Amino acid sequence: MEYKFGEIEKKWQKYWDENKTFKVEVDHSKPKFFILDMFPYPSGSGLHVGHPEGYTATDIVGRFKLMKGYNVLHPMGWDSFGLPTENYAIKTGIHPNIITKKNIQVFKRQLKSLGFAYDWDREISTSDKKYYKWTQWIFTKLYNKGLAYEDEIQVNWCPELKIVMANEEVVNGKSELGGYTVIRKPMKQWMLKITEYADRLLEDLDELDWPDNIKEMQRNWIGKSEGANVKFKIADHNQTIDVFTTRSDTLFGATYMVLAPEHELVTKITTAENRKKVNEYIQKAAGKSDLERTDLAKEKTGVFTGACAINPVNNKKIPIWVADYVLISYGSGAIMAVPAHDQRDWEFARHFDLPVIPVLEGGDIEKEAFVEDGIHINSGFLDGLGKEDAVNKMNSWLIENKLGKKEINYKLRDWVFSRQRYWGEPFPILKYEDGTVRCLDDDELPVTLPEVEKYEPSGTGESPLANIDSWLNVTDPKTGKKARRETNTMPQWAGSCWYYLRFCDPGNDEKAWSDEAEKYWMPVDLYIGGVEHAVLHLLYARFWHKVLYDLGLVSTKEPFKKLVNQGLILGEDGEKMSKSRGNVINPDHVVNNYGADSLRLYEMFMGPLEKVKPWSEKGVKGVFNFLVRAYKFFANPDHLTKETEDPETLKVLHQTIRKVENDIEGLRFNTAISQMMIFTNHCMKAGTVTRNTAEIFTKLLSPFAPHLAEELWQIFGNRPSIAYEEFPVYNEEFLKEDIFEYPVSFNGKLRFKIELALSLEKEEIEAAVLSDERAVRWLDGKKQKKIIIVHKKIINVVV
RNA sequence: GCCCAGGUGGUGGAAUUGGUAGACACGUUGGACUUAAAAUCCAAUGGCCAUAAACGGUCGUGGGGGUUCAAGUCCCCCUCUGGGUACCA
Repeated sequence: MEYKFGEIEKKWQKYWDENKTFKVEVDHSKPKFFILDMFPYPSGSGLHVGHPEGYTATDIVGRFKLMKGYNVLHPMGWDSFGLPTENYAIKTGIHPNIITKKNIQVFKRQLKSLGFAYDWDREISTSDKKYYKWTQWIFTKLYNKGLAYEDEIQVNWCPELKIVMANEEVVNGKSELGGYTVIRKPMKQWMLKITEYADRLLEDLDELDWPDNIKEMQRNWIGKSEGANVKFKIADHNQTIDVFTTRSDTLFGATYMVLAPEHELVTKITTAENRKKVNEYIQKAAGKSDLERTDLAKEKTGVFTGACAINPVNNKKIPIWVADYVLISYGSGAIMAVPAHDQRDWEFARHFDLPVIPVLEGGDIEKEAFVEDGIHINSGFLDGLGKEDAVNKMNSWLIENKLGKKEINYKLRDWVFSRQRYWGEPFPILKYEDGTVRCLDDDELPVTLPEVEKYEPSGTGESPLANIDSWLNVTDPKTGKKARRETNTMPQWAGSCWYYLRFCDPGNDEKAWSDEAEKYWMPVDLYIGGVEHAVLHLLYARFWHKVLYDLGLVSTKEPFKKLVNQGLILGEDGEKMSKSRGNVINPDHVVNNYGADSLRLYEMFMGPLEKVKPWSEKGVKGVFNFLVRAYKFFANPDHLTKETEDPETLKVLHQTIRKVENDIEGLRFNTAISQMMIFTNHCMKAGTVTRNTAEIFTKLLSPFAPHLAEELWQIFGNRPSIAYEEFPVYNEEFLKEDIFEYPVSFNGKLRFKIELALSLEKEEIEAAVLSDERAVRWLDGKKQKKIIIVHKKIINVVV
């Protein structure tokens, strides 16, 4: 009766494959459940044990929902465009397509070896032209809606990778991938107007069943702030400077102004004697990496322009400075500085000896800026007011005097949507010689990637596509004009922005998805993935989804109803798994030694799904032992000879049904497994159980360890697949208890336990407890003040 | 700096609304089986004190205070760890 997991697992994987056990179609007679994993990037190193954590969780929920009568959509695919593949292609000269196909093969074999209940007929790959045709199609929708535009912008140029990166891909002045230095350089880029959706992306977060911290991160990223736009006249010029401020109430305390070095007015207003200094400063700022510019600890720098502005509230002249602590990309790129009540301005004023005028009472402005609420002083018509009232009054005053208006600003910026790379979706864009642009029509899609010899970027900043004349230069059949194709490609986020929609209807050649499939399957009921995508992927996908919603192409405002982030799995040494540390665990190794069911079970048993937790091979052995014991016990007919089940076993069984069901619903897989262990231990002690008991237990186990469950199910003489069986229902009858062992404590300290009938009245319990000889001892002649009796919980005697 | 999460035995972790802290598992120790080992099975296993043994006592959920009959759980202060973020006006 050996547990031959290797044979068992291969046998059932083959069975599921051949019988298409998990094939799924739209079926209006059943409620649907759409479960989604963040699909993997098929890297060259294959799966690591972090991947199956989320996948196992979704698989358990999927199999459970199936047994609960749902029509479950649980697909898998590949986020297969991406930089590492292209870099590998550059190094080896092998076509990224070939590399990708190979990597996918490895990933697929590995995933299949884990027994996930995917409908493999729905497999998609973002680098497949059948898929990216529709990514391009969505781009045309964005373009035609006016949400895509080209702009000459300061971009993050990485000389090493020869690519432009979005701000969010640059970490501390280095590229997120590879850690190369990034500098700023102006370049024409495709942009998506995600800012137009900022408010809705913010508001609709409220209705999502997402972890609060993720919602908070998105809120912070969008960074909505309400304030006022104030116009400052420039002395001896007829121009004005607009500033954005959330603290218009401190206007009387504005003692200078600051423009970002890139601000267009800087060169216009700088006086002759300051020109040299200012130009030098601008040059220096441009040469600085983001790392240097955003280093909070550094001393503030800046130069005086020689020009002055007029503070509109008191007509005082205040100097205008240039400093790189003001960012051109936020607000208007200019600020009014209130050093008494803003720490950054305070530091700057201190350094350059500029006046600091307090306009709110409180704090000690000799030491630091006072940023809290207080009563206004030195503020004319605001004197005596608190912050909120003063802001309102000032804003009304500004509007009345046509000196400003209310304004809302966002940290969120438009999305830089082009990459100078080969391995991405080409844009469906033609550029004519006269500089005009045409976005292709549906019937002209897809624009496929041409074959190239070399994958290196052109070096001028353009992608390798710029070198392929035959692809690049075309005569547009629709207009007859000569045209050049757009040589940029889309970023990796593009494909993953809508893959969940394609999963609803992956084989559709006519449309990206049918209305019927979309209406039936959407939204995604449960989305599990890593927290690293908390902001970008999830925000971009929500943005696209809202655009599609506005176009009537999808029926839900939000794509992902419930989101859960699985925690990282660390190496045995408690460090992040990495090749360099040599602590990477390959799932193949675990499958070979202990089997897929053990791997699945262990990943779930380690601890709460959301938590970061270290790997332990000993732990794998622990759950492996459990499976061996379960197999040896239940597969042996000698143990299933009981005719009528013991009440005690029935009780544990039904407790187990209840706990496993509740825990799966709550994604608490670790405690569900421990309950199944308790049950198995109980059965082994009992010696024999009924076949019915064994079958019920096997069904409970089946979402977790599906291969073993199928095997047992067959051994019991049933027809496969157990995946189609109904999930057991617990019966309250068997859970009833009539006696309870009450812990009795004196002044909150547990002293002894006493078995009492649950039917007893409080007075009877009290009498029983007090007459117990142990109680007499603990009372020690003293009189009890009162007795607290909590039904089925505890008895506490207060002495 | 700010925001978020967290700190429970030797280890991973349990503890549903405040109600028996340490479920389950790993590890360790002892025993059975074996020529022996592995595997398996059985038993013990938070610290300290006490005891021939049993019954026990006492401390204990990062630290300190508080609320409560009762606190891992609620409140206040401190501390440490992990993650995120970066001059956003």
